[in-house]
Amino acid sequence: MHPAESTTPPIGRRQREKTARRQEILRAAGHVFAERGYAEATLDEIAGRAELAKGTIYNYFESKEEIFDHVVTGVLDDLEAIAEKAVEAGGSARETFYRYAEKTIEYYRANEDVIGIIARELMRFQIGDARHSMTEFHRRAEHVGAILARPLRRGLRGKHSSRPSLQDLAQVFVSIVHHRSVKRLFQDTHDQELDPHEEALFVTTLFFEGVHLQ
Amino acid sequence: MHPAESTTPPIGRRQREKTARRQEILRAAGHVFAERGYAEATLDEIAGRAELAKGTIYNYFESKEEIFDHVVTGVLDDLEAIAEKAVEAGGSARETFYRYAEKTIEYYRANEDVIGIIARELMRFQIGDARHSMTEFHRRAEHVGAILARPLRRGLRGKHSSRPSLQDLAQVFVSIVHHRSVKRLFQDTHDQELDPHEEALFVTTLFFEGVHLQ
Amino acid sequence: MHPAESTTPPIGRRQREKTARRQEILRAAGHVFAERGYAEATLDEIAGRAELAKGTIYNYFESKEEIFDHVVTGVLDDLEAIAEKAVEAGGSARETFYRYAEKTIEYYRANEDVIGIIARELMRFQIGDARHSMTEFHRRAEHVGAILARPLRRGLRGKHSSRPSLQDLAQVFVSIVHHRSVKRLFQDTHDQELDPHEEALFVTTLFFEGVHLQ
Amino acid sequence: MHPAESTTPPIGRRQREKTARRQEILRAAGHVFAERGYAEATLDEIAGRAELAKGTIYNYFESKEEIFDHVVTGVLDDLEAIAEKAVEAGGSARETFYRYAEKTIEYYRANEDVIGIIARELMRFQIGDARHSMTEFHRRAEHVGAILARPLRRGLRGKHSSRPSLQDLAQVFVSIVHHRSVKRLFQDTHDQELDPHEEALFVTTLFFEGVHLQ
DNA sequence: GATGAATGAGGTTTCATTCAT
DNA sequence: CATGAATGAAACCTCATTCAT
Repeated sequence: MHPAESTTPPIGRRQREKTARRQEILRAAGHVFAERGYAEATLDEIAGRAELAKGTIYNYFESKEEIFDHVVTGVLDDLEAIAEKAVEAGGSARETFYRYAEKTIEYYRANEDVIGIIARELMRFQIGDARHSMTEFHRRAEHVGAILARPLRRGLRGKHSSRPSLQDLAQVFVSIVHHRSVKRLFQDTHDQELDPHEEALFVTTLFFEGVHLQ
Repeated sequence: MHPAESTTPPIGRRQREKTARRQEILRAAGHVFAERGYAEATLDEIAGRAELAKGTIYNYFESKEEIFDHVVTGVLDDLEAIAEKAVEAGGSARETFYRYAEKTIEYYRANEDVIGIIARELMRFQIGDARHSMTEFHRRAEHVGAILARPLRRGLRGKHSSRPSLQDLAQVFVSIVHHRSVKRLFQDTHDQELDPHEEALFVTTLFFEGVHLQ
Repeated sequence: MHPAESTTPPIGRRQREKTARRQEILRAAGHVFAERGYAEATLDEIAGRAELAKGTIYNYFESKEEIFDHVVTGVLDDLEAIAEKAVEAGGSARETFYRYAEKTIEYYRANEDVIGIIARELMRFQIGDARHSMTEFHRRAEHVGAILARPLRRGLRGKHSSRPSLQDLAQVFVSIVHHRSVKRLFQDTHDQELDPHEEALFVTTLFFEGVHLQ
Repeated sequence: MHPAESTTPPIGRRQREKTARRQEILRAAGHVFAERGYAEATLDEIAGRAELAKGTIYNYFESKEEIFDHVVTGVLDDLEAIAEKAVEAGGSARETFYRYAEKTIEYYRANEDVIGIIARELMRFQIGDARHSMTEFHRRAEHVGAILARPLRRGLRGKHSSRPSLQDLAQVFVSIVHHRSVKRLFQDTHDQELDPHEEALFVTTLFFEGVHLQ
């Protein structure tokens, strides 16, 4: 065995441990941000939940804000990935949208705490005068809209003019899914809620057929 | 000049001035909350914008939180009133929803700064552990949904089961209007946007007819 | 009737009204200082209890501190007067001390709230670095001691050297009376307490005879 | 130097340093409270005297009030301990009381600044409406009285009825010692004062024999 | 003289960030 | 790298005092 190896472990391990620690911190931060909100969240509590000393966190992140950004970015990445996958799976626009809706609803339910951050915090976050993350969030939402606009383009006909654009249309769908998913977070009883399949069916049907008044 | 007037000001002048000052503070606070967010907003800046000393504000409100509550409540009251009026004006559900959408969009555009608070802050606000205002906001949103559900009830037929309820359906409409209105706040160019009439027509058509894929 | 009199009332009335208002303020302040302590007492509460506007108080006193001084001075004047009267009434030192004790105890009981100020506040009061009122209080306490020392001088014999002085001795007596009187303020039950006569007898006997151990 | 010592400090060093720092803060706070009084004392000054940043103090104590409580409790503990020791040493009641007086007087002289707090502040302290510390102080004073009542019980005969109780009697003694000790704090010249032995003799003689008028 | 709104200095407390060990 | 004590800027809020009406 190379002596150097015993004192300097393979590059990979250091890196792996570092990454694991970062994930641990982000996980803890996700909980606390969701519970307290960005402003009320303290590094003390995050450190406590991550079972680390407060100072240690600064070996992995530059600031509270960077941690928040990473947490949020993680969620946005996931959501974007869900959209991408739904589109790549092919099928009609309606099938694609259904798939997107179902997977997104499931993701929201499986990650309630972190989603709470999106619902409550993100739309607000800004440092100083810059609409910093707000803009970032908007860019991401637009991106998801753009992804979902692709299948629409193929299927859509007729009267819908170019304004609002197909992307706008897709974004409305995204916002409906978001609305329906976040709604439950603030209801006392989750009893009566639909399961992801029914819920996805509902929003897809509504989006493609409207409310069908006589 | 009537001498009596100089020494004995008209009854209620004190009261009127007090009210005016309160409004002035709320107006200033609205700006600052919208710009900075609740947590980053400082009483110093609110006082500065209201051209008052910091202490003076405490002659009119008990705390920063109370100011925030008043600002938000004012907006929510307005929005509820718009829904009520749209329903009271009668006509078909579709006409009612169009009216609601148009008026709401106009209100959002006329009150961009205060609306920013609703968009960014309200969904986040919590005191201690309680989801305080969040719940209050939810209650209000549900109320608007309930108001708009009334005309739906008359016109709706057929396949829509009782779940999701008509109120849920109406709330989806509210959320779409909200989404479309808030979206512009985070776009650099407002050039391409529709006017309130077109926008209201778009959302109403979408809601009642769907996207009309072949 | 002299016209001047109707617009300019007799000097005395203005003066009398002014004095009455001052007394009213001092009375209200006495309550509040006793209840809250000097630091916690607010002019708002004093004004409220005096049924005056806060600003009005400044027509009668220069500052919160001046009000406090007047309240305290009033009590100290009373206590000094009781000592003076007890001495002037003549009789043996023991008789004089008994009279002083009885009257003082009665005064304490009749003016519990204001006495509370003496008990709690006075020994503490100071502005900035100066031991301001503390010194004043001390001067006053010494004065009462001096007054009571006079009858002692006549009756005392023998072993008591000039140090501690007779005045010191008298002050011990004053402090015992004070101690016994203030003690009740912090006891839940006033049931078992002696009446002023018995109490005065107790402290006088103790002071002149000691505890009489075998 | 032992290398181990430089990298692994002896177990408990952290703890010892923490305790030392707390003591340092309490010492500084004692000075400031004694000089300024509770209300006028500022954390800025306490921090300054402790040569710490203001925020650091909050790593050791929760609030200004907690600091105050600790300072006061320390003194009261000491005073109680003196009484206990004096009683435990045995001997006649008079001997016990003499010992208690002498030790207490010495303690007062050695701790003038902290004692100033007792003299000025404690009798006043209250939080909100509750007579908080006042009651605590009273309880403590009664406890000292109870301790000193024990030797009295053995030695006392005759005319002293059960009211006032022996404990009341002992408390009078405590109050005399207190009075005599505090008195000097407000005198300009300490020249003429008795030394602890003489002073203790004086108060003990006075308490047990009275002033011996003919 | 009476009023009460306005003022602003100053107090306690929090907490992100730094840094010596 | 980990630790957690130290830092200090900044926040909210209070209240004695002033002053225009």
